[in-house]
Amino acid sequence: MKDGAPKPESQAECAGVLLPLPLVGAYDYKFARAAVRGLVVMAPLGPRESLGVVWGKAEGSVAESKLKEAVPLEGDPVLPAGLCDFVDWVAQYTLTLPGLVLAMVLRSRQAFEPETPRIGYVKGQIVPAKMTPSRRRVLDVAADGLARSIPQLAVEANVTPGVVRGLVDAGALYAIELPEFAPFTAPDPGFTQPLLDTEQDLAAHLLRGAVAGGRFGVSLLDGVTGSGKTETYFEAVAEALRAGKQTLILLPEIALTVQFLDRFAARFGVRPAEWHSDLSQKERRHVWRAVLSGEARVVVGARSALFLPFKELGLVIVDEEHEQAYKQEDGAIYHARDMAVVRGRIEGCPVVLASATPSLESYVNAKSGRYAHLKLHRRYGGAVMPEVRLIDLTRARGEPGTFLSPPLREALAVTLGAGEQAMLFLNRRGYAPLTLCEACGHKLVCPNCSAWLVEHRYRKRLVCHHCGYETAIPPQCPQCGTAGSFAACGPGVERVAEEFRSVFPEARVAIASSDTLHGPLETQAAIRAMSKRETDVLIGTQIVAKGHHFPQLTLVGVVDADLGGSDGDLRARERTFQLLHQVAGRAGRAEKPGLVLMQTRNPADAVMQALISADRDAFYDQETIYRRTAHAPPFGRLAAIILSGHDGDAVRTAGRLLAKAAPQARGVKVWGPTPAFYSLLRGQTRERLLVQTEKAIDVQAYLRAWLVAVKPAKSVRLTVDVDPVSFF
DNA sequence: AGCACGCCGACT
DNA sequence: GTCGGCGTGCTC
Repeated sequence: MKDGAPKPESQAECAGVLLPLPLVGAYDYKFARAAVRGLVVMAPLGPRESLGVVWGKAEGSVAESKLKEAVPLEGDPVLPAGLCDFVDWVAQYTLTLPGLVLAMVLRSRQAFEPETPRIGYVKGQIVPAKMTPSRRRVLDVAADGLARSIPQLAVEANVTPGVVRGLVDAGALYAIELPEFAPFTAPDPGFTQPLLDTEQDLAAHLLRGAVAGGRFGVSLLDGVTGSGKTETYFEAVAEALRAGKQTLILLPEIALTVQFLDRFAARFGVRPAEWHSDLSQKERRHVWRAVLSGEARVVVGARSALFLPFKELGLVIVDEEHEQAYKQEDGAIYHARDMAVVRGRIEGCPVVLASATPSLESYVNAKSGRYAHLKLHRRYGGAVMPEVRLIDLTRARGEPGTFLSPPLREALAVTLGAGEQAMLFLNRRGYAPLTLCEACGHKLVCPNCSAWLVEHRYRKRLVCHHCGYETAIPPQCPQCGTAGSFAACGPGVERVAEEFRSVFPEARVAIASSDTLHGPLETQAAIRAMSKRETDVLIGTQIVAKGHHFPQLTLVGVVDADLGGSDGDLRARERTFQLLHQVAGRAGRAEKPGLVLMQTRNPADAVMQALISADRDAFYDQETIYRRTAHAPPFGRLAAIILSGHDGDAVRTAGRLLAKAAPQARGVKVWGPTPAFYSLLRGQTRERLLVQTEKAIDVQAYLRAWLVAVKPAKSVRLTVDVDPVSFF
């Protein structure tokens, strides 16, 4: 062939390109040059173009003459090989279409587009004609004159971005151009020298060794609340920095990151890069590119940070590894803690799981020697563990309709009398979880969900906590028409506060729940008020359970320690233990000893006994035996299949057909279909099947073989949840 | 995910 | 008679 002759068609390279879309596999495209796996391209797709990533060889089912040409992006960007392998692994493990997993990697859609100027918004002089509470909050946030992006304002004011845009349109906020992002500065491992006690120092030494070794391995950093786990694993981060490797630190929720970032900066001189859902598009682009280029050395993030394009990952840390927030429940369903271990294995780097109350899975792995078990027994600075006592509600109960028992009231009186602070914990928002008609027994339920409507007396509304449905409290029973017949059943934080105020009218009370605290700023303000002793008693839900240090807080009362329940869900007991342990850890953080009182109807229960004896491992060992006997995880495997849709009959029919089609296999049991715990959720009917297998069985292979053979009606959605943790 | 095609109610 | 509702299907 002569030089310069046009290349015949057949010499064009072909390759499979994965698109970030819910497609069954990679699509074949032509290329002008050879294309390597990971190469990011623009691929024509029907009438438009899509971002895509070269995934492998052409699959060949579409005739070569029909293939369109994909073009590499400017500068031939390539995703790190480990990330591509990770995407494949997650897709096959969770039975998610690979394209959807890739979509999580390419979450910053603008990552490859040229930078455009950043716009911030500041408060102007114009007052909008219509003033709503949401608009008020936005303007209050903007009152300091600082420029913020729309998502930033929305988050801080706890409103939707639409509200902010409305204010921009009304002229109450105006746009200004912001300077470009400053590049990330590398954290300095020698910025400060940590003060570690001997136990921490030993753990830090082992973690440093693991990082320096540069091989995959998992360590469970198992330390009591306040034992300095963070300071200890920071030494592993320092080692990774010295070795020129990147670090990923996963946190269960972003609410905690402000304190965390400050601690990080105190140790390393600068804040790390952050990654979470509240970043603006521009921030996302900046962080994503900085991770790929290696400019960002340490990233702190929520679970989605697992899918960032690290090119030289040397350490993964999962803080509070037992937290359920690590389980992603919508879209691709995955457990970030487990996937973090997988990413570490693929990248060949150590993984550190940190917790005061590890998940049973991690505990078992540590006990069996699969994970290194690093224990921190002592609280930092000599603080002592609080004393935990149970109040047996079957004996010590107050008047009907009251929820603070005489012993708890007495302890509150003593604490307040001594000028100290107390906290009451109840994991239930609103006034009462159930409202019923005393005349006919009718229960007020959500029209979209099979859940009770929760009365919020402060707002004078009935609210569904699952779909957000709200209604005024009806003047009469919708069933029998009797007026004034409603009775509130059971307590929520508002009701406990009401009772507390009637007993202690002088005390300064604050309610902390997602209904009373709008956004992180108000939460911080409530925490500050408590720290500055402007509040005597904080009555709160989960949001007060973790992370905050109140030196004068000496009494914690748990209003209903049995709330977690113990039936149905195999992890309910473990979760109850973890939550109550965490709540108890709020008491007596400084030199003053703390007291924790837990009201329970089952004082003999192992969870309660573990809490008072401070013998955590006895409880874990018992749970281990229970799970092993039941062939439950981690001694067996579970997967759930959820069918949902608006057509209830179609969903139930699909469930029956699916169950009938389940292949027989040794070591595999299929349960159901049964209506899901909330069988109606947001107007959708839900049925669940549960697959339980022995440990050695390949659940994914079993599920795939089963599901290819079944085609449910088009109106029915089928979701697979491998390793389910919640039974909704 | 987009964006088409495709069949049933209120409008110039 | 059309404009448009969003159900179903396809994109290498």
